[in-house]
Amino acid sequence: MQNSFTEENYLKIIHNLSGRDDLEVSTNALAESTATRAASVTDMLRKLAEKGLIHYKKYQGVRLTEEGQKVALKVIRKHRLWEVFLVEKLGFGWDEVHDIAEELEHIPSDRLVERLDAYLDHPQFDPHGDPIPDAKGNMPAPDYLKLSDIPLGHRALMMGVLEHTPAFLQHLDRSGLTLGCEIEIKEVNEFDKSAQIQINSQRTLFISQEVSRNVLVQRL
Amino acid sequence: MQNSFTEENYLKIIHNLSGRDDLEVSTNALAESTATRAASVTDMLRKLAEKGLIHYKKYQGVRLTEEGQKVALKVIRKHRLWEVFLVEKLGFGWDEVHDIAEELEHIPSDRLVERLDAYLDHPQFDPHGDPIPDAKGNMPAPDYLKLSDIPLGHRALMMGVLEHTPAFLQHLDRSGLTLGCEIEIKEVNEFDKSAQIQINSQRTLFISQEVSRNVLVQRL
DNA sequence: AAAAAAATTTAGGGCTGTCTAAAAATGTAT
DNA sequence: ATACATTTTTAGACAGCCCTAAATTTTTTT
Ligand SMILES: [Mn+2]
Ligand SMILES: [Mn+2]
Ligand SMILES: [Mn+2]
Ligand SMILES: [Mn+2]
Repeated sequence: MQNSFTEENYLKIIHNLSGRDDLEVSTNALAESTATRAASVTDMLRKLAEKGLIHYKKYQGVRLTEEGQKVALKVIRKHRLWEVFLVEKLGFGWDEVHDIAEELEHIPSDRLVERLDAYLDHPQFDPHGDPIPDAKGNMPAPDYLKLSDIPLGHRALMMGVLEHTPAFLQHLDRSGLTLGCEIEIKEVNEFDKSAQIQINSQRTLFISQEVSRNVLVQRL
Repeated sequence: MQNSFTEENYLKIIHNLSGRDDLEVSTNALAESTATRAASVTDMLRKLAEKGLIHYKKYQGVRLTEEGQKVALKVIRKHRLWEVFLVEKLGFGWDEVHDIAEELEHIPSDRLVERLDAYLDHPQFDPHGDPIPDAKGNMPAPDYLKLSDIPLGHRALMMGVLEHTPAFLQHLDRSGLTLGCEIEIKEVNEFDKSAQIQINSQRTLFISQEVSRNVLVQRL
């Protein structure tokens, strides 16, 4: 009674959409995220409920059960560990690894995951700054701020991103914004919230609000 | 028009069964290797023929087309590279890696394969001594002998195995028979072809014909 | 060259995961 | 409260890959 590739994807997506507060996830939201139609989602929800992986009442949205949560966190753990491997060991850019990890996350061996984790020195975060659940399914929930919420004149460390598209990540690369860099807000334009920032007390840079809302930081 | 997981497995198995001489492979042999029934094999053969990956005439057995050969060798390349990774980098035993590689071989990224190959320093052989095709699909066909064909008193280097089951590989481990070891035939019992051999000019060992027929060697 | 045996294909279905179209339930607005 | 809009579920179907049972073709034996 193994979970299929597709079932794992649904569970992972339900986890991501329900957020830290474990909100109900709607059929339409799942249809959007899985790139399928609402009718297909309903079929799958029935099956996942049957297997005890989600709480599902018709027309009421879904939440993961304890068991479903465990499966989702295992998939997320594998995804993020493989991303670390691809970047740290194989030299991929952080903009290239998501789609490959999307496949690798479904390779089933527990022994493989644990050895990979050890080989990578038990990393806490993936290349995008997302936390990696441990083998027991514990995942820290760091409370980062959006760069757009840092007040003028203050400094912060870049810790992650909200947007994971290659286009956005490549844009950050070209701007010199990488995980761990120190950012100081030098100027904010009121009418469009674009900003001038200084990176590592050196180069200064103009960024749009679109960028500053998708960069996660920790105040200094 | 990507090939499915299942299609790739059929192509790889057809390649392995047709051997160096590219012999025709029978429906029953495929049913056996894929652990399915002959009727299911026929369905798949029709589809693979449709896609131009095999030559198939009803009741005549199958052979790979040029295109099918290319796909099969890519899958074999990935399988064997992942096996090297699992043994060399993650510390798995050669008896543990086959099933995991059976999954990893279907991960599709070409860039991933080439980077993995480079990371492993372009290995020529997998942990079982099987040759790894290069990126263009060229695979050397080493002409090893079975240990059972080495005459009394002669020496040989262990280069590979014919049998890949965990049970057999673990038996070799317990016997101290590893790739690269030097073997001298000290004595052969006529009635059951069991033999006494000496490993690396040190320890001597009794082995059954079952073992000596499944160990590949190169004469010294 | 039949007849018998073995191998292979065809017929008819099942299960998974998807779809479109239609029906039902829920939410919103007057 | 009723009508309209939106969301969700049901109905019916299809492609991929598998199955058993029956028919057909090839191979082997007599
Ligand atoms: Mn990712
Ligand atoms: Mn990530
Ligand atoms: Mn193998
Ligand atoms: Mn191997």
